[in-house]
Amino acid sequence: MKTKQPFHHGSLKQALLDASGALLDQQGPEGVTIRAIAREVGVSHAAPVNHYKDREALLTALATVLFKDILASVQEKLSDKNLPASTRISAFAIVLFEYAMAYPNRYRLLWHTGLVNHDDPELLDVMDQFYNACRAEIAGAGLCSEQDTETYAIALWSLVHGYTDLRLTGMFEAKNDTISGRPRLEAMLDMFLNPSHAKSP
Amino acid sequence: MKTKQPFHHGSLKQALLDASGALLDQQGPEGVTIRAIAREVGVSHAAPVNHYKDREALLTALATVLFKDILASVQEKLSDKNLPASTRISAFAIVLFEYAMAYPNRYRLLWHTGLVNHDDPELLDVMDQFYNACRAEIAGAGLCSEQDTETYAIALWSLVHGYTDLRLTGMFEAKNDTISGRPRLEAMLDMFLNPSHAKSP
DNA sequence: TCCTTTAAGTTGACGTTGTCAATATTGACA
DNA sequence: TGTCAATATTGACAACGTCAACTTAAAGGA
Repeated sequence: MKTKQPFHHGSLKQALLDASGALLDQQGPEGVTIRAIAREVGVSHAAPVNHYKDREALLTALATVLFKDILASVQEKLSDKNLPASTRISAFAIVLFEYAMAYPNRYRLLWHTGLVNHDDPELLDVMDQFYNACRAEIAGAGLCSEQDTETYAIALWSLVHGYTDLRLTGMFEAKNDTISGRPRLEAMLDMFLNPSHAKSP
Repeated sequence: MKTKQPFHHGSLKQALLDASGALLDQQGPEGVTIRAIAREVGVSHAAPVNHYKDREALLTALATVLFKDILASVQEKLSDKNLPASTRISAFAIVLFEYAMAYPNRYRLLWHTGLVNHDDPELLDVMDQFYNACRAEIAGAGLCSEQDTETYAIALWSLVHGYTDLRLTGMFEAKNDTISGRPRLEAMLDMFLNPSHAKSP
């Protein structure tokens, strides 16, 4: 048995992130504690401090990784250049929503002030990329006047984030949202992207 | 000095709620700990358990009170029967947003899964009242076909909640949301309630 | 090759938290 | 007056984040 645990892990920083992600999926944001992560990786409870200043720093790094995944997912979907404008725009909404439904705890972490530092430059950078890409897509589609694009983009993100968040807290699940989530989202997007919804028969 | 602290507080349950609200405003949801509340009220750290099963129960009760305040605020605004339909509808949005800006920590608590139990019947009841009132107002205005009212109402709540939440995390504050919050919200509501925004000059 | 430096991991401690069990106090009611 | 149930206190426990002191090992220069 020469395969004893080496004193130096070698890639603990990455291992910590991986374990954090797994813990997050299983137990939710509250379950992602420094000590639990350390246990998972098989390292002492104070080892993580060498790689992340504190719990918030670790969770912020994790959130950044997760949001990068979302961004990459959108970009991949948009790589098809033949998509109609409305499809390209709603891609931002669909990807975000589906991600949240597939990994509710990850989405929850992203917006968990108190665990994540939303002033972190790296995290801000990724979120800005997401927003700017969305904004650019809207501007390119000519859906509204140029001066309204900002409002339009903010409204789109707000709509999707709001619906997603309310849904994750179980707000519509029970009674009113009889149509399961995704179709409802698409109905809202349709209303939003196609203003001719008013007073339809 | 006959004014010694009586052993029985008399109205500890209410005092706990009051102290929780004050702590919430000052320190945010994480600062509202059982022990801190007990200290504030001047009672032993285990006293609250007689009135609330655990921390989650206490914070859920607090959230219920806060949401009742919001609902009452909306109802008061709607008591004027001469308001135009669009004003009545946007009242839900405005009140919610202004409340969140005035008391950010309270709004944060409302949606803080892990601290608040969103399956609590009393809390659900208040939220249902809020949603149903909003839905009724939309249905009455005839803004959309009857079968679309549900989607319309959910979209409105999602839009406002999403914008509010993103704004509280500081998302637009820095760069893009140069127009301060309230005007931006009104621009979005205008876009939402008045579909003629498409391709305006 | 040996010695030093330094990054990385461990151990043990401290203060804080939520919660529980055991105990004490009090007010109300018989 | 005596009893009981509600209410409050005390003390304990485990888990947490963080820090300081220590140990280990790897790397690099002499």
